[in-house]
Parts: sequence; C-alpha cells; structure tokens
Amino acid sequence: MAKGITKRSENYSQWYNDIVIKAGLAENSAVRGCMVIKPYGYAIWEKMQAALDTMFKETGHENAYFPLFIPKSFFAKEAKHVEGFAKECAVVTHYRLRTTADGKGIEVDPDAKLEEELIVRPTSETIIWNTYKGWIQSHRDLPILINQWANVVRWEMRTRLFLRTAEFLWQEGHTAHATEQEAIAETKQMINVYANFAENWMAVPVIKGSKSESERFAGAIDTQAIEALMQDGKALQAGTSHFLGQNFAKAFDVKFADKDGNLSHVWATSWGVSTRLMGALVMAHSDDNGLVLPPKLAPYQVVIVPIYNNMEQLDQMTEKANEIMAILRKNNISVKYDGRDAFRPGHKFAEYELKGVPIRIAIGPRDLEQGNIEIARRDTLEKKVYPQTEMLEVIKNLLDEIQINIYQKALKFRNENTFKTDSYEEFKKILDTTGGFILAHWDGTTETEEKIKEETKATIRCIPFDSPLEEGKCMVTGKPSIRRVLFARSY
RNA sequence: CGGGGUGUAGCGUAGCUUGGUUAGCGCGCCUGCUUUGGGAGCAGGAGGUCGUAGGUUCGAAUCCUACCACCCCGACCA
Repeated sequence: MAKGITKRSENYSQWYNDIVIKAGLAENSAVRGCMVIKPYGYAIWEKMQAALDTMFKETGHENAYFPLFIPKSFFAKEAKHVEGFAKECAVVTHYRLRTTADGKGIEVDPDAKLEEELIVRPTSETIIWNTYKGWIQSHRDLPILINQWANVVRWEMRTRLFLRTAEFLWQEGHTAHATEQEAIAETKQMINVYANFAENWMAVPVIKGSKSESERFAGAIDTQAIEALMQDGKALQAGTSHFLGQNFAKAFDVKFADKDGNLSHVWATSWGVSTRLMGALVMAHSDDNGLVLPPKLAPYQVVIVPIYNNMEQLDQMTEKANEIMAILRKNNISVKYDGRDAFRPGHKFAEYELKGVPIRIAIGPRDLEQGNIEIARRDTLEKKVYPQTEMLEVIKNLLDEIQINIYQKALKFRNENTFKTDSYEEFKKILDTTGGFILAHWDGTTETEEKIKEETKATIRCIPFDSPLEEGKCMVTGKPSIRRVLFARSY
C-alpha cells in the first residue's frame, strides 16, 4: 500500500530503514557512520528528553555538563574501562591546520601536535570522576546526583540509523554515594525509571534484569538493563543502569570522611539511554504503512486534513479547522493543520500514516453541512464519522486508547514470542524459526555463554529480576542451574 | 582488515559487452489550466564536471591504470 516502503515480511531491516528515511526521522550524513536527525525525528527525541528529564528531576537529580574531550591518561586509570572502549575511540592528536605547499588544500600542521592526545568521550565516567574528586571530601558532600545530556562517539565498524551510530545523543547519569546499599538502590531506582518510561511513554514492554559478566559495562560490578523484543524476534537493549562499586572512586582516588572521621572510597552508579530508543520505538509498533507513534511521544497527536472543491470551500474548512485546533490546544492536545493546496487529500492521508500521527481528522463540505467530522486512528486504521459536538471527548478517549492499545499489542507479541525450553536443539530451532526471547537454564559460566553465542548468535540478554528460583540443568552442559536466564539474538 | 559489489540530474535508473548524432526514462521540482472524500490529469519547462585523476584513440559514460567514496557479507559492537 504505502509507496516505497519495503514490507516487513520481505526484508525487515530494509523496512526499518525505509521508515526512518521516508517518515523523515533521520538520514545518513556525509560523515561515515554519523546521521542527521531531521526535524520530525528530533521532535520525538525532544519529547523523550522532556519526559525523562522530568523523571530524573523528580528522583532528585540535577543536570550538568562535562567536556567532550577526555585526556588519554584518564582512560588508563580504570583498567577494565579502557579495555572495553579502547577499540572504538576517536582521538584528537592536533589542534591546527595549515595550507598545503601547493596552496590548493589544507593539511594537519605537524607542529601543532598535542602534548597529550584527547579522546572524544565514548562515555564520561573518567572525566566526571576526575571532577568529583574535587567535590567530595565529607559525607556531607554526598550523594551527588547528576545527569548530563550529551553526544558521545563510539567508532563502530558497522552502523545503522539510530540503532548504532558513530556519534549519538544520550543522557548519562553519574551518581556518588556514601554507602554500597545506597548506590545499589540508586541503580535499581534508575532501571525502574527507564522501564516506566519505556512502557508508559514509548508503549514498549521491557524485561528488567542483570547482565551476565561478559555483557557487563566495562568497569561495572553489576549492569542492569531493560530488554525489548522487536517485531523480527530480535532483542534490543533499551537502557542500562550500572552499579560501579568503588572501582572509579579507587581509580580516581575519591574518598570521603564519614561521621567518625574514617576515610573510605565513594560508591558509584551510572545509567543511560540514547537515541537508540528511537530505533526501538520505530521497530516496536510500526507497520507496512509506516510509523506508528504512541500519542505521548508524537510531535503532533492530531492532524487535520481539509477536503474541498474550490478555494471558497478551503477557506470554510480552514475556519472550521481553526475552531477545532483552538479547542484541542486548550485541552493540551497538539494538532497540526495541513492546508496545502498542492496535494490532494489521499496523498495527505498516506503521508500522515507514514509519519505515524495517532489521529487524523478530515473535514469536507459534506461534514460541514451535516455537522459531522471524520476521525481516523493510525494504530488500527479505522475511521468513523462523529457529530462535531463529540469531537473533543472522542479524541481524548482515542489518544488514551491508542497509547494502551499499542502497548497491549506489543505485549501480546512479546508474550507469544517468549519461549521456555530445556533442550539446546529446540533452542536452536526457535532461533531459526520464530526468534524471540528464550528462557533457559545456563550453568553460569562465561565459557558456556560464549559457546552458545558462537553456535547460535544468541546471547544472554539478562538474568530477569522476576525469574523465579527453579532447579534445573544447563541446556548445554547439564550442570546445575538455579534459575532461567533470558536469551535472544539481539541488535 | 579479508571477500564481493556499485558510483550517470535531488532520488531511482537505462546506455558500457561491441567507443561514434543532442546521454534516455521514471519519481520529484517549476509554470499554467482542470482537479481535490485514499498517493490527480494534461500541456509546457528547468536541472548532468557520467565518482576523481591520468592514459589509449580522430573520438571515451563506454576501453586501460591508479585513487576516492559508498553498499553488502565477515571480523568488531556498555
């Protein structure tokens, strides 16, 4: 139906790409691996930011900003951390350009070599903990609860719009605490914030859990994650919250004096979500007609398309649309009117379906005459005619209903594609047919996890918090296991 | 970095094997008229360093060499 969008059943990743580009969310830039986020895509990101930022502040955090550049030596201080990021760092080595000898081009001036190279931050733990050292002396200085909205760079070898780009936007929270329990509670609080955001704003159900050792953040004691299931049966890590123990405090020598005057190292957490959430949003709900957006994150929740036979009628529809917009806006419903004369209604209908606008209103001479209005919902593509007097109530209810409906739809899909198995053969079969989440027993060793990854490309997405204790045997080695863990192929 | 592939208008492409008129087509764009309840029709029009540099030739989008860029598969990926 939709022009130029590959069907999901034909080629899922091409479908994803088509939607991102044709809906005007983002496009590839002239810079390898870096994307341009276009206005419509950025508007969604801004909505995400606004909701998250409010949640962070409600949980006591403040925003701050730290440098883009990190001295190379900082990375050397936390051994695991550097090991994890070394292979994907962009490095600044010089600070000046000069005209080439032939006068035609420019080149790096070899005389302008930096004493110490600067790393473009792939994450900010090191620069932040170096800074915290100067801020923390006493237990009275704690906790420090800071969030940063920033861009980071990770030199990935293969990139995909939103899902994995060399530069991406994110937020990173970095907190410092006097006690281990407090830091652990913070880690948990923030993974819950993320899960709440994913489920209630993005309408994407997620599974919360801890990462296995091999999937842990470089430098963390415990990495907690929310994992979502995409329509092709692959998992997407949508957010992480790390309990960092005293690793960074020790690396950067950050100590505080407690009430008794004893010095001890500070306990830390960090947590983040990125523009990857945009990818999750697209893949979770969209269909072969285009994007489907949850009303809470749609740049505009309602679009009005006029239908007319001449300019005089267009003026009448515009007048009516202005009335409707005033009512909706008074009720905090965002609305756009598309009075462009260059396109016919059918064209606009298709365009807004592609862009995922939750509700579309059409008004034409017939409606005006009969005091009606046509309202169409994007999630089910149903349209109905209502008396204009009912418009506000219908739309209010529909927005709520769509938000819930797309969540329920995604939840149903996830439930239908979450499997339990005790057989490695069946495990492989599931991966090669439907895909999805698989709950299975694992002996807890990195070797077995690695073997499974090599043989099936599936990884442990997390050890779910709600996974009950259950005697079992590892599906690969037969060694004892106390609970099932969540496997999937992932993005 | 290994294997494969592609560069022609904003986008998608034909032409290349076998060198030879003015590089063709679709979408999009501009102008006008008719249209407008599910991606409009007609007429006219604009838009090209054929990836870059060199070579062969009377003549190169086409053949040769080098380079560059991008894409796919693999390796890599809190």
